[in-house]
Amino acid sequence: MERKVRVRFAPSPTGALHIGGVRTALYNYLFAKQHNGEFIFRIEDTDSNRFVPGAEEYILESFKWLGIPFDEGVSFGGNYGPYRQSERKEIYRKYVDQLLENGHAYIAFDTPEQLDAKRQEVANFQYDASTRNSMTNSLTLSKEEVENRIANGEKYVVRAMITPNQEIVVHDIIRGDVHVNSSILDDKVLYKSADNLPTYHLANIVDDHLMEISHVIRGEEWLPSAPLHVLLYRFFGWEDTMPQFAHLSLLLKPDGNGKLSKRDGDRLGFPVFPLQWTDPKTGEISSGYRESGYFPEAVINFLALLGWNPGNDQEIMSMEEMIQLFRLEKCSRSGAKFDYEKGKWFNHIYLQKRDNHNLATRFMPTLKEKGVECDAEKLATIIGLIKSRCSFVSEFWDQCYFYFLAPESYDEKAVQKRWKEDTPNLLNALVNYIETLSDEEFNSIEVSEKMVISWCESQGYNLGAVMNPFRLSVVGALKGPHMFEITALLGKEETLRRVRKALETIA
RNA sequence: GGUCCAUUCGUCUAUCGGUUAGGACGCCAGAUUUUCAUUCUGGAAAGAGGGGUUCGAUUCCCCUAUGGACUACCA
Repeated sequence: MERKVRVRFAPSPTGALHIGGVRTALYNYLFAKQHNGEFIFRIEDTDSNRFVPGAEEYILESFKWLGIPFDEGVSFGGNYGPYRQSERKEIYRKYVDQLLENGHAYIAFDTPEQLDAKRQEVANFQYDASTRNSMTNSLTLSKEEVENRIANGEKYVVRAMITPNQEIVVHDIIRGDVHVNSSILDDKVLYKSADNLPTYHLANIVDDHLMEISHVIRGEEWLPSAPLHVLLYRFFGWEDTMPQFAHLSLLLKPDGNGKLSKRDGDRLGFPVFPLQWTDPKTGEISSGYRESGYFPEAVINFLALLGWNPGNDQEIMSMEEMIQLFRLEKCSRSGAKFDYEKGKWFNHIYLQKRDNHNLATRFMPTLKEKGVECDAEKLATIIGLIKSRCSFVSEFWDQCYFYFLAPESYDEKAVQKRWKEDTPNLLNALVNYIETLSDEEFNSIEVSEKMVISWCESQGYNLGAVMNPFRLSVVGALKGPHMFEITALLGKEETLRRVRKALETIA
């Protein structure tokens, strides 16, 4: 019988959501939806010291923007709650006691200071079968002594008791079987004295079991501790329902080596967070994809292909398509360098797909800022003419300002190149000809283009000698869409005004 | 140091023993265009090294090298 697919994304609320975390969540989501499963949002806040206010809300808002909905979890509800680990204290205590009772864990009194000292003293010290008998714990102390110490309020941790020299196999969907000898594992702390909370390892296994998680899809950084997790399932007797593991390769720095960090974004000038984030402690602001003008679907598409591909050449995919095509087996085993340039390209593609009216709405604030009035319909038309040359809405203004503002100056190099001795004569002739056109003729792109060009030919004028200075006069530079796509929208009066002004200014 | 994971164009990647090693981003060139872009066409660009296995290895195995992750009372 196939088990119901239930996967989770379980971040720690220690700050903004890293883009690598977004990818992990995305893969979980794609996998869940493909299998008609459930996607659960759990908060792993068992480290009270690292808690950052606002982080949870930030993460939630990020997924909302990205268009990745959860079925269950913190703020979504569900039958397996609470979904915040800090609210599950009692649950963990019970399972820790179970481990203690059946001898898979023991109590240790060694303080962090003592352990530090030990590590100074012994190179590569590891708390394990080879050393636990020389430490202060329930294995070396008498039962009474242990009870006394606890009664006296002495702090203690609970450690897993790892039997050495056992072969542990982690079945990984992406990597195959990973074999590890248990001797290299240490007696990991499962329950902390500092805040009376379990560590990640314990909480993770208990929650995944209780929440009936079927697949654990997480970052590669967890692979080394996966053998411990397998052992814990065994200790609890839950091996038959143990989730299947899939460890995802990491997102790497674009240049050099190492995994992608927030610093790389600052250094190279690109966001590593979905949304802008303000560190509540330092007030430091980190840019976000949303604020940088990215479309969520572009970010998703880009991220999806960093470490996965459908096995063919298809690159542009909707969420629906990705849900159909996604395969954990097709995830790459090696890390992917973060190629920001390609991210821009994805945004370019999705910008082209966007409806012009939608883009107009996004562009309106910029227009207001520039003090320009324009109705939405006309703006959408203009955007339709210029968007092919843009990757971001923020690039619109530079490509279309001349539809609203007459040039104040003229590109010098262009003047030098295109403004010849007889240019004033040609432009004056053009002005005179345009005067003879009706508004109706002029405002039609096709008609005005046809008429002006044939006029040029009939006069024996070189087209370039007329059109280039014409453009220079109207735009202020040699750039922009087709000339008549500009002038038709500007209208005859404004066009002529600009040409006359150029004639005065340049000549 | 130890353990584990990885290694195809600059980058993301395809290839499930036999291919002129394919695509995309970026780059370069040409075409189109009255301009700049867009677009189109073309180009340069890769199997880390060494051993095996095999009629034949990018593909399977081993070693080396390189890179990465982990090695906390953090996740």
